[in-house]
Amino acid sequence: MDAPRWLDARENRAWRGYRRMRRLLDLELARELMQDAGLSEPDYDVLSDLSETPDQRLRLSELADRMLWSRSRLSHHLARMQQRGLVGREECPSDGRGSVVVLTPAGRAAIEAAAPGHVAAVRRHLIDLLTPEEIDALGALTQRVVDRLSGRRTTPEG
Amino acid sequence: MDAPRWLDARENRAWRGYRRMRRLLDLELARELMQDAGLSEPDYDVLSDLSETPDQRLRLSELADRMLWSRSRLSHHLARMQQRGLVGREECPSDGRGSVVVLTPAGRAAIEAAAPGHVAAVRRHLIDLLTPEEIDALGALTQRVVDRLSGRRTTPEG
DNA sequence: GCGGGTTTGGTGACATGTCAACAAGTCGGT
DNA sequence: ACCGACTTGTTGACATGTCACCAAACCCGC
Repeated sequence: MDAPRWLDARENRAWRGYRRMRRLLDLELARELMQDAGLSEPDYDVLSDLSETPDQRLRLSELADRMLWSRSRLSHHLARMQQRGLVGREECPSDGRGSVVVLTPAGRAAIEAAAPGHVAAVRRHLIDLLTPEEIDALGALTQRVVDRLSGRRTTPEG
Repeated sequence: MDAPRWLDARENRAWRGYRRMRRLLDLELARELMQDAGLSEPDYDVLSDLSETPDQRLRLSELADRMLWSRSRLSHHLARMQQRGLVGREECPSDGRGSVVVLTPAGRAAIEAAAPGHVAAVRRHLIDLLTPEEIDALGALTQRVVDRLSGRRTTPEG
């Protein structure tokens, strides 16, 4: 058991700042999104992922993987969104177990109404406060961390 | 209603990367913390904040403000932690309404046992993957965003 | 084709977080 | 001293997320 390498002043500033930003940004973006569009962030993410897909439809497990959600969580959440008419479910033609999530017209309307305001909020509270260099640094750094955690390599091998 | 300024490729990479990192980092750190120390991240944060305070004790509302939690959330969470013997409650001598949260010996033991491993995990999955320049950039950028969201100015005025 | 092992999505029980309402205590003007 | 407005912390109802488990469907070697 080695002596732990604690964080030094700079590392601490980065780590604490990251966590504080995370929390504040979440609260504010969620607040505005709910107020302006009547959607929670999870709602928005589901609709957003669905709307970016060619047919506006995805297998439940495919959607869960993209969102990094458990199937159980997605299943519960979709049930609630289905109640509100934002998404629908279809049987999967190629797999009898499968279920396909579809964006309804109401769901499409909701995401189209919400998106401009949400992007503006992301700009206002984050993106537009950063220099181009910081944006690139953030992009590079997050990608590296994500790649490691996803078990992939940073450099394509072979 | 102007045409929305969508995010360009670089901005998108930063924003999506940030959100993906957020999610993956959370899952992994929470998983390791629970496995190694039997604590959730909220547990850890409460114990950590308390242990950094001179008397190992804080007014409930003071703690809530530091953590950016609602009082209700903290009250519920403390009740659960109290059940497990990690924290205690005392009456506040200066304010009859108030309640003071105290770190118990068991709570102190828990945070001291958990901290080295948790810091190591933060290093392994984030800090040690960044260059010194990136650490400074992250510190600067998060502080700027946090200051704005907290309603404070970036530059001290006056 | 069949049968064991896997995958898929759903379910209920439970843990956690949010919200509105509340009782008790404090504060300040009169 | 008293009254009304505010603050503090708690509570219960409810929304959301997690976990373990299950039935149905799939896959694949035989």
